[in-house]
Amino acid sequence: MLYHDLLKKELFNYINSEYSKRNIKDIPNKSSFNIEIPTNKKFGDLSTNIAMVFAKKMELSPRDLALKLSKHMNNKNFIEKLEVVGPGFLNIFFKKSFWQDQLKVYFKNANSFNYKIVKKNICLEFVSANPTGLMHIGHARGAVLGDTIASVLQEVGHKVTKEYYINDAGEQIKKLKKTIKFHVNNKNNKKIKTDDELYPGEYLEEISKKIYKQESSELISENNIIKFIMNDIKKDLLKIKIVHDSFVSEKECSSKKNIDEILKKLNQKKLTYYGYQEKPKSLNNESWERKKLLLFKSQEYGDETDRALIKSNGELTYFMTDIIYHQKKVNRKFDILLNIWGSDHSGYVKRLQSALEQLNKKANYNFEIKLTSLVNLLNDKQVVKMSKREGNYVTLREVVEKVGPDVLRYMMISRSADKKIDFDFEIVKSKSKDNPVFYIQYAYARCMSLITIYEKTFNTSLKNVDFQKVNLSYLNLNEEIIMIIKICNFFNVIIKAAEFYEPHRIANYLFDIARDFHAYWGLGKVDSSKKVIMDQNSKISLSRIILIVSISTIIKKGMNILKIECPENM
RNA sequence: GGCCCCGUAGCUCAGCUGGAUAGAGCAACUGCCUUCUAAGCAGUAGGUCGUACGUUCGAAUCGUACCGGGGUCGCCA
Repeated sequence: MLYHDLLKKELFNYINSEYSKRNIKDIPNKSSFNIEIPTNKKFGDLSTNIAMVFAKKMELSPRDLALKLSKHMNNKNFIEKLEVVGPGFLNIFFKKSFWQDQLKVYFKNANSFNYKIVKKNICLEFVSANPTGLMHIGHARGAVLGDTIASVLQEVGHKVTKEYYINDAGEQIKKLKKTIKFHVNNKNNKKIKTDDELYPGEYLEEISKKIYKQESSELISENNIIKFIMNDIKKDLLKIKIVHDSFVSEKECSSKKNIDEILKKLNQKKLTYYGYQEKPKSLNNESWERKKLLLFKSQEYGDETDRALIKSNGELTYFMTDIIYHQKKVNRKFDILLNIWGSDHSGYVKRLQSALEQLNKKANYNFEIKLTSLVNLLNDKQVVKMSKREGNYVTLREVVEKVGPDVLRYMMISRSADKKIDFDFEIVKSKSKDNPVFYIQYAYARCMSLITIYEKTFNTSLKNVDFQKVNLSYLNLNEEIIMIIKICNFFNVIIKAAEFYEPHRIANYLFDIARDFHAYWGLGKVDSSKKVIMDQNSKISLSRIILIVSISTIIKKGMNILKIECPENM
């Protein structure tokens, strides 16, 4: 067992038995205490706050409980030393042989770690960019984040359906069609006036030419236009390694049958009424008219106002089609519905969640929405101004061509979703520590180089070595032990990243392990007895190269989850 | 104005969901290439964690209020 599970089990069992000895009715919670890797070495190899968490219930002082735990653990043969410090920390120092063994345990688990989680069936909806043009850099964030979350969730064993909801209905599609028609009719390339009635930009102009070549102008169908654009979107997504499992069309989703079904349900539960809305604040009093609409009583569930379900012209609102779509998801028996949305939709979260909640009061599923902040493109330290209105936004396509998929992917997930990202072309293109992707890849390439040199020097192949049988007692430098501790913590990082939908934890972890590795490498520059490969000592070299192999597998696996390449030499 | 998010070193960000002396990377200064990839390493310096109360053994982390920045408030999507 890797140390985290081992310690948790050992310590927790003790608490459990003490609870029953003392007839404490509460059931202690295993996840309420931590096992940490302290930054300060004097606090031990590992440290736990367990005593401070459970002492109160046991009517002990934290220090007393820590002392009891310390006594309990002290007879374990892998313990070097235990210390109770401060308010009640239990600091644990292990024998080096324990860590050497742990490295072997890592190798046993490396390809088949049991994450011990309850497997869920998850529908992860992301991107869902409107098919009215190419994706821009802002879409890239949600796209990469969603895709990487899917990857992490799959790694720990969940079943994930990656879904794209195509908004192929409503006003914007009418506008799209109008725009295409306009271009087709004005094929002699006159200067185009930017008109609120039409979408700007060259892209749609080109699309219309392509469509025109294939069919006569009367035959341009909505479906065809959308197919064209969706094709381009899919191509762009593929370039950053994103492939959805499922595409759901808004138009198909809002069939008459589905509409009637939802309306019936909504009415049965008395969630709707015909009424009027206040004039929206964002509109000036120009052309607004008070009209009777079918409304959802979202005010009762914390919304500012009731929301329209059916427009005055009889068409469905986006809200209504979204209810239908999400209700279908519920019916498809997913355990978790997870959506990745841009933060500009934050005001919409409550509405949709309460609608679904009211429709499925006893249902057994979670509906979660993860919001992502904006992305600023920086050029010469200046924010590149983008305006969709004028059609001068930077497309995802252009960015990928400039920086490649790896850097783009890393940048988009390396920080938490609720912080805005400044995407600086200068830094992103640099090949130095400025750019964490290169730094991590470089660590991997150096590992691979060491492995090659090792095999040459000792004229052997590591494939023929049984790591479980190697004597690893030469791994006793502090730097080596620290790396082993971190290596054995890798799976916990993945579990947390999956639990909180936060792949940036993996990115940061990889950077951290790469830094430790580069530092380790640097030791050999100063002190040749700390080189990984020492021609005259095959035993030390073998121990060390196995550590290097473990690091390389970690980086490889981590980068695989993030879908970032790891070249063997650079 | 209402709601949501953010505020940690000069800059960009971590901080393992309440723990010990708050950590990295840039940028600045100092060293290290006849020696496993210098796309690198080692070191120095840099902080009232926006402010103020509160919750408790203990707060960057939780709560409230305020300040500053961003987003959003349609029968658009």
